[in-house]
Amino acid sequence: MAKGSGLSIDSDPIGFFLQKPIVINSFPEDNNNSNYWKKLGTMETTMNNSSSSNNNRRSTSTIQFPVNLNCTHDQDVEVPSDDKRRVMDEMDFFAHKHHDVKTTSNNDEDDDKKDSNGPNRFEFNVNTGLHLLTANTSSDQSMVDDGISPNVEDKRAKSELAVLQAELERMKTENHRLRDMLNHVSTNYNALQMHMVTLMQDQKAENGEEEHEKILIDGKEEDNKNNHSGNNGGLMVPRQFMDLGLAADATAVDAPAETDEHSLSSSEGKSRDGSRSPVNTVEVASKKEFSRGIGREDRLDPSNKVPRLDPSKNVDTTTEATMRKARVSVRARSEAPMITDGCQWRKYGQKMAKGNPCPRAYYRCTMAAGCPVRKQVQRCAEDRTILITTYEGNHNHPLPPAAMGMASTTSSAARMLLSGSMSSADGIMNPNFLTRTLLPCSSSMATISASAPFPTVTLDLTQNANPLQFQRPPNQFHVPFPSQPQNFANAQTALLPQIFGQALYNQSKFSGLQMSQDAQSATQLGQQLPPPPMHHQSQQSSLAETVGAATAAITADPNFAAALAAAITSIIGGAHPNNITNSNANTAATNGNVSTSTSNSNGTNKLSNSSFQGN
DNA sequence: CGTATTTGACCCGCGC
DNA sequence: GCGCGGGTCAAATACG
Repeated sequence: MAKGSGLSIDSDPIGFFLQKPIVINSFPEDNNNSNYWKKLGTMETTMNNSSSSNNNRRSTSTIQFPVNLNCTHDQDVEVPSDDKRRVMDEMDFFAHKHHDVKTTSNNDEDDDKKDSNGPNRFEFNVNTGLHLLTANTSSDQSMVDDGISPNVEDKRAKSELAVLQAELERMKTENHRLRDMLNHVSTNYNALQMHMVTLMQDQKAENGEEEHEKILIDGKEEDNKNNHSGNNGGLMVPRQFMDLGLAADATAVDAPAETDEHSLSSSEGKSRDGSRSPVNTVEVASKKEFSRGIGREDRLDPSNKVPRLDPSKNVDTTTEATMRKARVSVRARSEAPMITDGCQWRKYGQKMAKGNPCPRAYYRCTMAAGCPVRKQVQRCAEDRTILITTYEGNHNHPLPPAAMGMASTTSSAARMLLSGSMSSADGIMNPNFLTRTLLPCSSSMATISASAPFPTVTLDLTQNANPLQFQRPPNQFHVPFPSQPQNFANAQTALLPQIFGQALYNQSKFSGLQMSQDAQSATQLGQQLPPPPMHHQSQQSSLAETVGAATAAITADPNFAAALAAAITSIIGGAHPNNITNSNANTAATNGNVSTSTSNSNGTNKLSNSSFQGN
């Protein structure tokens, strides 16, 4: 951890930095940013109960914030050695750069002295912290002899400690508050999405009767046959299928394992009729694969021959038929074998796919027994730095906030896909429309595949035109976290879903509400999501603010923070955020990195890495 | 020793 | 009917 942190480990004569997780303070200018960091780190810790190796790796790469709030009053009290270490870390947390900001009240002169004293400020601070901590204890100071005058430094360090500890207390409170806020936002988000689905269903009930019946005619025989159910004779006889709905939405409530197994089976296999429109493909695929799935289920577990329908679920059958085939593919640059999206996955297979020398790995969600969600991970044949992750299915269990982002993304994308296909007269989505409205910031970020076996939304996070500049040039990742590529992947796929999810969600709303509604609606949607403040949010916060918090966490540069916030807000609000530039990102990198500010040329890497790696 | 991963076998749908 | 390719299973293996 300390290794490569850029912190001056050499100045740590007793090796404390090597014994405790180091605190990385990337926000020399904004205390609230540190709060966000801490908050996110805590959230990660809370959620990271994964036992999978991947998540274990993620865990090891988690930015830890060993804030020792118990040390608040200890600067004048003898403290155990462990507490000393924590204090050391805390000192380190704010030592770099931050120093002259944090301790301006009593340190201007000291800073001048230090600047003229040979050792760089950082090293000086580190040593000072060590020295003073030892001095503050009742034990003698001999264990660390850095040649600094104990009296002056002692006083100064006490002041520093007082400031820092007060700040830590405040951060703790803020952390709790933000965490609660995040949970609240997540809950509201899910509720809103469910509401949106309901609206879409109502809309389609009015407009889609013909299509609906057509699909029923096409698929009802086999569907009914395979459902082993007499309950699905009507339009409102949904099944717990493998749609891409929200993880925690209501469709999962009554999803027992058997149902989920069915659902997953229904999504297996493929339709090779790529020439057909998505809707038609769905029809065919639904029938065939549903049949196949049932067959496999029956073979594997005869007990599954129970009705797979939940009459209580008032989901449009057409929607189900489409969404259960929908897939969301995420393209992201990552050197890690798999992106971390907050869920726990277990690999259950690997195959060589035709036309790609890279094997395709198959994972299933293991966060809950019987969760039908699958994902495929495969490197792009053309550019093996690109990792293509394809999600399908609907979680049947609550998800941690970390996983909510991706789930929301896939859900929203799938629903958007559905909405587009459903509202299209000819059943063929207009990619231009979708990409334009889905992510107005970049037409290259989201594409709809009409030729794929399944309706697929592809979110391309690899494009240079990416408004958030998440592309990661290799070898520019100097933040000293272990498993850097993994971190990058984690961050990249953790942060973006929050953004995309909201954007897609809004888009879904647009589609569900029919785009005939004037642009004012879209504007209002955007206005529902106030620009993410960089400091204290109101309780009216939305996901945009969550993103804003993340934004704040990833950069200390106020300019970049503002720009990024504006961009995110624009994305959510449907505006055109073109104000995010690479230079901004780099600015953030330069200003935000504790240790490698001069060498780090890409802020987005560190940005995504450090801020959301835990997600 | 329990859990996760690997990997060959198998199933299924599709095209010829 | 056969072969191909995608997808999954499950025994074997690796790992902590």
